[in-house]
Amino acid sequence: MQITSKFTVAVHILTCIEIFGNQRRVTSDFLSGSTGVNAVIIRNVLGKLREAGIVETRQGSGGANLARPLNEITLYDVYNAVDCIDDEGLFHFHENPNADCPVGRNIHKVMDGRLKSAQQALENELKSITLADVISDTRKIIEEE
Amino acid sequence: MQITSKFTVAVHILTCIEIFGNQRRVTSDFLSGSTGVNAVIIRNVLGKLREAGIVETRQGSGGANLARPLNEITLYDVYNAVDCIDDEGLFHFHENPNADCPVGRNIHKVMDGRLKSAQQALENELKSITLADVISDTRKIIEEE
DNA sequence: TAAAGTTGTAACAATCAATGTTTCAACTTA
DNA sequence: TAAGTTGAAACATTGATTGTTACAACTTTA
Repeated sequence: MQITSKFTVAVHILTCIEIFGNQRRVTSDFLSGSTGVNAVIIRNVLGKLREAGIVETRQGSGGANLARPLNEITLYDVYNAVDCIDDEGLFHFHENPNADCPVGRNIHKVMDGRLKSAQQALENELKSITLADVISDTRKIIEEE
Repeated sequence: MQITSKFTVAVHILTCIEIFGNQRRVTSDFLSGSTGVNAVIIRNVLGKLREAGIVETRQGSGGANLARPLNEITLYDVYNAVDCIDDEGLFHFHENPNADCPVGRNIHKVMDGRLKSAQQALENELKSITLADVISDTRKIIEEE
């Protein structure tokens, strides 16, 4: 199993908006070209980012821009915006443990907190990284090319 | 997306083996009853745990037992044994970023390390928890019932 | 006002992973 | 030899992911 590529696509999109936004209109078609991902998927991802207050888009005239400063957008914000993980949590628990068994009726009590801790460790790491970090590295690499 | 329930099933199985192993033979049929999961799936999971050196099983006579001490089996060992995450890693990267675009040809360099860090944060948390912890809690709860 | 380009969204298709099911050979013990 | 079990293959079902087609609504410009 893997976390949906909408996450890396979203980071790619946001990087493009920052890097190219001052030179050209960044449309879903342009982003489709840069990511290699279907333009409709791009528009879906942009829609999620817009709902989360991360980007602004313009119907008709086209193009997207960031809605807040780079250092105020964490990878967790992006991960959250594109619904990488559903409400059930990162770990899929088997759904019918047997309540007649001492282990079956208690396994949730024993495991739920620990599974949540593990998920939070992942998410805390994502919270510690901002788009400013990602784009600063990107600019450095591009300049060195 | 969610991590396969084979992980929580495996923890459930191992808990049953420890809790019931001294009173009765713990067969795939018994484990199917306790977990609510198909006995063939149980046998698949037991097979993975056996390959990883976590349990021993007996063909013919039936039953499974732990192959090493509880405090030497971490949740990470279990997670790893049942192949929760494939070789590509936890995050699915979009597969065709455009090498003709400065962002497209560098996005992997910028993101791969950070994605790996996030995955490792999750895995480190799982490494910090052993089956001894899980089963100690389980026994406590059962006694209090 | 008409044309061109774009977003937003719905509906559907294709592919793949997760889980369940059936079946049976090989094995162990009684 | 009979009964119960594991190991494993083959297949079915379901749901999620990604891609595709289509089109109404919108904005800008000519």
